[in-house]
Amino acid sequence: MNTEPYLEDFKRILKKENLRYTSQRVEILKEIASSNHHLECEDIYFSLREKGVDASLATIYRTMDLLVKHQFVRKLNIGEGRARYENKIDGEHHDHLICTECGNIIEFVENDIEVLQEEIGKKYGFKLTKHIHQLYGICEDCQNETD
Amino acid sequence: MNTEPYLEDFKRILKKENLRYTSQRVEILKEIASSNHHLECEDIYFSLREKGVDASLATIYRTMDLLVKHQFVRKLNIGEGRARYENKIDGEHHDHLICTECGNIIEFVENDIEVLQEEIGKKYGFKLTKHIHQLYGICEDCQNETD
DNA sequence: TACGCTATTGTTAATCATTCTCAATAACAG
DNA sequence: CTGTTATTGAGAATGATTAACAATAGCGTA
Repeated sequence: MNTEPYLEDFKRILKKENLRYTSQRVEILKEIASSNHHLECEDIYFSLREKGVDASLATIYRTMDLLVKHQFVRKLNIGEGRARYENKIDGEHHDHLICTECGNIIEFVENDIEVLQEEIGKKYGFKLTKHIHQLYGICEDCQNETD
Repeated sequence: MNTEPYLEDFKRILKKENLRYTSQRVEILKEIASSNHHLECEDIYFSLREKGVDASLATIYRTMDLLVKHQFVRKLNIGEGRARYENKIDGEHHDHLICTECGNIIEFVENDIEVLQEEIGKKYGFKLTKHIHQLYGICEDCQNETD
């Protein structure tokens, strides 16, 4: 995936807000942009480290906040542990189906639900900004593992 | 609200699992059952305290786990702070619409969404156990407060 | 290109909800 | 009433995330 355009966007946004285009921020965005997984800050920390890029965990947390704020990533609070972040740069909006046995995450798209959500917002006079929609259950594989 | 029947259920379940029907557990369930709010463990802790009932925070956390497990309450992870719990004893299933400005929580019921969720579960071969569906936005009042 | 201002970083400590440990206590079966 | 064992309370521990702050590095300007 060509991350150049996103880096350009990022640069422009940072400049507009009088923030700096640092090497750490660039590396973190590249790491996110080139992944299709649901990454934790620690994942990013160690991935970068393996590539010889040093960025502290604190910086990664700080940068993720920035990227969430500017819509480059979406923060997922799945389960209890660490937060996960997903690349929001391309691809259509989706929600998540999570297996509570094996932890596998499936992304689903259901436009009808999106429409209904909008209607609910309208009904109660809300200007919707985001939503969390996670279905939890046991996946086919785990159901079959009757041990 | 008459909490007796729920206490009886609770007692039966505890006995079945070789657990004990303690005064703390009873008081905590009564507190939850007689409230229609979304309570944090701390809320329960202080409410009981005001009534002269002592139960430690640790016990409340432990009891909430038990009540979640046996379907007396639903645990809501709204926002970042403490978990909230709602009485699941009576009333129909609903999800939540949350104002990110004032923190107000509105409960909504949308059966069409429930149906679509089931279909998604079926489509991916999941046996669904629970879901989290939270819409975030700005409520009418907060939109009008243009200061 | 060098300079100076100030945002950013890394390190470390702090926070804060929640869980764990463990000795003392209380439920409950017999 | 007694013995067994689940439960409790107090406080320590955990673990993710954030804050504080001195050192550093972007970046606009001369």
